[in-house]
Amino acid sequence: MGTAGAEGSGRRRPGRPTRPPLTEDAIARAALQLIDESGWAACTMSRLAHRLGVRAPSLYHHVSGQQEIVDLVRSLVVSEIHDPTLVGRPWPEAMYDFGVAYYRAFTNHPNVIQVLSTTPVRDAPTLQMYETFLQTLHAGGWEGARAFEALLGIEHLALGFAFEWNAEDLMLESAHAAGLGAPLLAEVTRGRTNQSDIAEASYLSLLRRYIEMFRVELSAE
Amino acid sequence: MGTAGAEGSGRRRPGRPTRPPLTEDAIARAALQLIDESGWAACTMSRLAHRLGVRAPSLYHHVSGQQEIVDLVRSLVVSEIHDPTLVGRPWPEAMYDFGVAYYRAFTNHPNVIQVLSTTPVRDAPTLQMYETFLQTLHAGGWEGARAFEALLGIEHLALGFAFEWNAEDLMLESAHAAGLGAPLLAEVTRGRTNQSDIAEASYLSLLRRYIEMFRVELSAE
DNA sequence: ACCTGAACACCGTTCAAGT
DNA sequence: ACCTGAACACCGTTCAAGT
Repeated sequence: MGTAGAEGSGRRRPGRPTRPPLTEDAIARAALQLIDESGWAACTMSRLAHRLGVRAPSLYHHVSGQQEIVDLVRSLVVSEIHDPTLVGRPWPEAMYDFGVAYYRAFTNHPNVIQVLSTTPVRDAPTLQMYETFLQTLHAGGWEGARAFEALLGIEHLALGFAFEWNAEDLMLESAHAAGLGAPLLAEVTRGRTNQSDIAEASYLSLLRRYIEMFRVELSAE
Repeated sequence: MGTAGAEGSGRRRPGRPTRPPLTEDAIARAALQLIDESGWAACTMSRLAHRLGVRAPSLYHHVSGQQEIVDLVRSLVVSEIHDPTLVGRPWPEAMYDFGVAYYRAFTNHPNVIQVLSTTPVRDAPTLQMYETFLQTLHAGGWEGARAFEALLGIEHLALGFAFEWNAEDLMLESAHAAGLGAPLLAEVTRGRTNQSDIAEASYLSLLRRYIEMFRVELSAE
């Protein structure tokens, strides 16, 4: 897998271990990894720097600040979604595949949802992904504003259910603590083990209906 | 009305103006107001205290910390949604009304979405609202886990579109900045004025289809 | 060119002290 | 009982030094 150990230096050097060079990309990957492991709140500049074998101020030689780190992380996640070959395929098919890829990327990285879903999009790769999606729908005869609306709808659905996919511990204790006051809620949350499967099934089903809804509307015009 | 000063203080008292007493409820309302005006990031303990005519540490005599303030704000917003008369009404109707009320509450307070959607539910009023919803579906013949899933789905949809309802400025500049690289995106974001209406129409339409989907599934069993 | 310690203005929270 | 200043451990960010 990673290039970390392989890169032409199998032999151990004397002296302190050389740390991998600090680059924008290395920072982005470390940030995503840190968020994946410990959540967004744990991704502070100093902790991120420490993980890279460096002090916090050093990061500012490679990125402009925390905001840019968010942009870089978004680009990284989007790279797992973006598929330029979408253009030219039938739009319902393309829309479904996009929706699934989007959902999968965020179930792979559930902890980034908190940051990315509440932060403006500013990075080129994400804007490019949007453009590709709009091109696909444009080729399918969609009007611009409507296509954009469909895009945002899919994003919200995917993010919501991907969040839920992982949200197991969000309200379980409180529901139990609520005890007598909310017996149905307490019972339901007690036995919830594989909500991941349910969330995924719900999402995929809803996505199909969402697409179907647009197909009907489009053909009615 | 009545005599010169109802509540005994129509007359101006000498000395510094008496500030309203500091209570849990006053703190909660001030916090919601502050978030509505300036966003969650602006709702720091010291700014909140300042608005209440007091210093930050004073707040800790009435609330346990920022986490409890979030709980109180959630309870406040939920009080605009919760309708105990839901139980006993036909579930599709009740579900639709719940979905609309939920959406409206968060378009009324778009800035709280960022906090509330990424924070565990711990307050009794919200748990009670969930319980009422589950009771309604239970009376309609729903199985517990499925009902919970439907509830979460509606929440995600409503939150997503309510966020979008207000997200006007989220990616507009960047889309323009993207310029030549993303012409379709740039064009679409240029003319978007009343996205509120579009978002609401999309949401309501999707909500209806969501309910219809469950009705079909339920009657097929 | 790039890393660093020290500094700055801010957080949330605690606590002994005042009244 | 309730408000306060001072303090603590943390933020993100800047910058003059160092090499």
